[in-house]
Amino acid sequence: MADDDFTGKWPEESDDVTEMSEEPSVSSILHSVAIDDSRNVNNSLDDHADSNIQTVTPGDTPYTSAVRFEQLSLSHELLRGLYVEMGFERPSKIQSVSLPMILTPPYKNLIAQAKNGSGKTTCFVLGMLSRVDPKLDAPQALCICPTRELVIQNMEVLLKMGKYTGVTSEMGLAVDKANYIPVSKRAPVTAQVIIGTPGTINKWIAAKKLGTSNLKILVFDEADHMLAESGFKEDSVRIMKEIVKWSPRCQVLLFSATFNDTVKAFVSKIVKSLFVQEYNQMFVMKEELSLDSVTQFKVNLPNELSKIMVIKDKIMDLAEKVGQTIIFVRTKKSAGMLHEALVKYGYQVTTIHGTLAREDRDKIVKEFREGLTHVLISTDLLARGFDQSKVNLVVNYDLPVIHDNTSEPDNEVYLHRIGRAGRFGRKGAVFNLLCGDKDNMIMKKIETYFKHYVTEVPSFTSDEDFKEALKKAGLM
DNA sequence: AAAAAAT
Repeated sequence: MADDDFTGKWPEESDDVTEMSEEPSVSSILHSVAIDDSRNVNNSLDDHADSNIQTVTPGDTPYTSAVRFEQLSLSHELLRGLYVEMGFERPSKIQSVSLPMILTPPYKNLIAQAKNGSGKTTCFVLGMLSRVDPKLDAPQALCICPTRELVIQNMEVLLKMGKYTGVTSEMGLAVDKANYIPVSKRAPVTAQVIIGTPGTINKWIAAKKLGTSNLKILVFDEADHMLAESGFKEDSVRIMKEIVKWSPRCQVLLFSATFNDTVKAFVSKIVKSLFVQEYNQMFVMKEELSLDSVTQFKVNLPNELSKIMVIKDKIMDLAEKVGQTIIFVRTKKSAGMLHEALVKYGYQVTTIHGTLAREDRDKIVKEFREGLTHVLISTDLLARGFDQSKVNLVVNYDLPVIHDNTSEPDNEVYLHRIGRAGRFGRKGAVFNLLCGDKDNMIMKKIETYFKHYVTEVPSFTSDEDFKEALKKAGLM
């Protein structure tokens, strides 16, 4: 990493910045975040992951970035969790900026963007744990996530970090048929932290099983998706309205790696209109969102069939040598087809998508996490947030496109997918399989959007070319 | 198109 990544370089005050702050500009303070350049910190979070973070804070609450966790007045038990269980030594850059904003009264809301693999989860989990009153046996912190897999993953982080705190927690997930009990029969939730999917959380609230009057902090993980995507949006807004009714001062945290300008404006408006508290913002320019540690490639192919051939003849062998691989496909159907084809050729792959039984989904993820499987085919179910450090190869079997206009790329999903590789600054590679002019056009648009050129693998039939690519990515 | 939810 070049040194100037650490200088807190301040981008020109762009339209982006002023557009975002809907507060009168006089009261908006634009902070450049200058962090003490402690290069020799052995933090498991990589400090170069968020080089330029811009923050907008309305009003006059001053925030000083935290260089050490001790500055955040955390409980001894929580500090122990951070040091002993998580292995942290000092706050990563995103933590040092966001944690003071989260933990300083009057507990303003926060819209926070940070790169993939930079440790957003640890930020909001720490926020939830530190704001819970251990003496009160009632729901005080609630976290909403788009998928079952993300709920489970976030809960694992919470349990680890909160190991010594005695804070109680529960997952709000649909249970499989075998263990089904009607909501009305279920006992009221007394756990202090709840992490769940929107459907189940709404159901619990509607059935008066989840009280919202003691909630101090509400987190939306993958917030751009949760608040802007139809289906999720309605559920999320319903949850917020219910909470604001009983806890109008509840702090709202919105976290994601992506907030495009439209969504950013929309999301700010919702938070502003529903909650009394002002909000702080933290964001990264889109040109800076591509991870330096992940090298992207494109492979041009003559027809759809050759995609399977490339996976079979090139990717599968290389994947085995390199680490773990996720192959993203657009539909469940093509997931199944690719799966069948590879199995027929004698390869070991597993496939995950939303229509599988919940227990199967859990099992497939578990096996992948344990390293029992090396190649996982997935729909966009796992595009966001899935954190498996051994994944260093991502294949876009299909490019991510907008659903009602398939000639337009879904830039956000693209970024999330490639972010499954290169967790916390690790090296990674991405192969985009392109077939025809349309794919090339979409790829070009993605490159333009992020202002990031993607190298072409010269020949899809050449073993050497693929090896060369992985060498270039630092994987061989 | 995919995701979440349960009937």
